[in-house]
Amino acid sequence: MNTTRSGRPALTRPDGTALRVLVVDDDPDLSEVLTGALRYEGWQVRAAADGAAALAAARELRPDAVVLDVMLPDMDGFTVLRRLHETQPEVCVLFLTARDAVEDRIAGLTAGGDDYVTKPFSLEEVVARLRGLLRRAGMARRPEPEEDPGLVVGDLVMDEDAREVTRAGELIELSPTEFELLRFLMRNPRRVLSKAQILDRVWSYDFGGRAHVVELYISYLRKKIDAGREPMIHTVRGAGYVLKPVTG
Amino acid sequence: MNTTRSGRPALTRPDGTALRVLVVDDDPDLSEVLTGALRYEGWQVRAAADGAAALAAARELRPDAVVLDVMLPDMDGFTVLRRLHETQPEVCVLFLTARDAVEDRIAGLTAGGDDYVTKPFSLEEVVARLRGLLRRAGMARRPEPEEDPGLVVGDLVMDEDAREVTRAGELIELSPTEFELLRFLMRNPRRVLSKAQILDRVWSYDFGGRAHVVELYISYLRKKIDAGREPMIHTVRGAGYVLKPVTG
DNA sequence: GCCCCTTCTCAGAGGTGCCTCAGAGCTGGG
DNA sequence: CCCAGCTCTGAGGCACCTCTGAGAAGGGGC
Repeated sequence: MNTTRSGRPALTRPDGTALRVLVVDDDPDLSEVLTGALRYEGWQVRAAADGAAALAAARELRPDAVVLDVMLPDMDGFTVLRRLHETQPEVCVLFLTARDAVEDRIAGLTAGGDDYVTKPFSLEEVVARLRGLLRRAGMARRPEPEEDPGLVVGDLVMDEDAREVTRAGELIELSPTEFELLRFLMRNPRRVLSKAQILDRVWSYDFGGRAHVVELYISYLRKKIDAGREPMIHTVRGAGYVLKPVTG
Repeated sequence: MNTTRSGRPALTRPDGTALRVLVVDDDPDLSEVLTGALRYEGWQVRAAADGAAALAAARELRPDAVVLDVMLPDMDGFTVLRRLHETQPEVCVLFLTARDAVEDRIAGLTAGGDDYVTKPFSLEEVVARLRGLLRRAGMARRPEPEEDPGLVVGDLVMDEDAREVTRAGELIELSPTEFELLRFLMRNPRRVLSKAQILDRVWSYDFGGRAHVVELYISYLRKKIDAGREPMIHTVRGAGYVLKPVTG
């Protein structure tokens, strides 16, 4: 079975091979980070730095999805999208855009089921949105062909579409950051995650703050998830945190 | 089963295969948006930029419906329609036209069961009309052969043809925009919809306004639908809005 | 047992998102 | 021509969310 670098089972194409993703951004640092994060998901990733290179790479790679910066040195992201769709109408696109930029134009052109995130974003958000896109487009299937249960760890259940979390059937209200943090934990159960790792994945890449916020948000999550119950979030002193089912 | 990108079951042809739609418009941006939105419905879509290309594509695709701009660079939309009907009399046509244009001529020519929308339109409206056309023409069937319940979420019921909405049997009067917004919510129950998504789908593609109007209309809807009752419309701070039946 | 370092918790400042109200512009009907 | 309904803008205000700082609590090494 195709697996991620982290050992989790990967989201794959219907035929079981790795999903193919093309990353298009002219900032080499950002491109590097994105490429790494997506490879970590077990996907086959390729990068391009401008529109022309993107179209060329797309012809060769025939990607399932494209992560596409709106501002490219040679051409508009929308032009890239249109040209892409001419030859590969099935491809999904996730736009990257500055917050106060041409957000309305983006809005208009993503109506077809594509999506966008505004910079600065967290890697967890990009990955989540990309997974959502691919899942809805029917391009991806879960490794187990049976019913997709969503994210489940013990009696803790997360419905990403409804943005709902329940423990033992009881609804738990979470703030956006709490939700992202829990999603990251639930996608890596029984695995110790360092504060640095959490900071990298859940907080925006330009976040300058210190690891103290992670401790703080872990404590928030504990209050909401572990309050009066057998704890699922455990501290591993000097290493990080781990989420485990109660009888694990 | 054939499903939409959003995960909803798709409206299909009687034999269960995907409905085939041809989009004919010379504005590449608009064509792109329409194509995406219809694909999102789970349909097989193809685009053409002028009348000649449309006729050629129609011969090949043999579409169930055509979305047809009245003003094309090479020939009149009506001419396209006439030629289309020569070879494919069964095809449905949804005209796209400017508001103050030849509206009466359209009206005359759509008496045969075709329909039209005036620019600028919302995608929700185009999709709804196309679905209506196909359903009435007997070219589509609901995925479940049993009774078509229409749009129902909890005790909230929408009759799209009569443009009537009831909650707990009580009739609720809605303005056009309120109706469109509620329809979009009801077609995506238990799913958090961002303000940008809502803006894309419910407002016209050329609407430049801010997402603030969405908040405003949500508040209107709440007053009419949730007033004095268990609320069904919920705000998910930082994410969007979600419509849920009262008991879960 | 003592000390040091890590982690946890609390309280509060500042920012932001969202809701609501009031009103202007527009349109269509009487 | 006036009135009614609809749509959108702008401003005000509240509530929540996020992060900072400081002190308390706890674990491990010596």
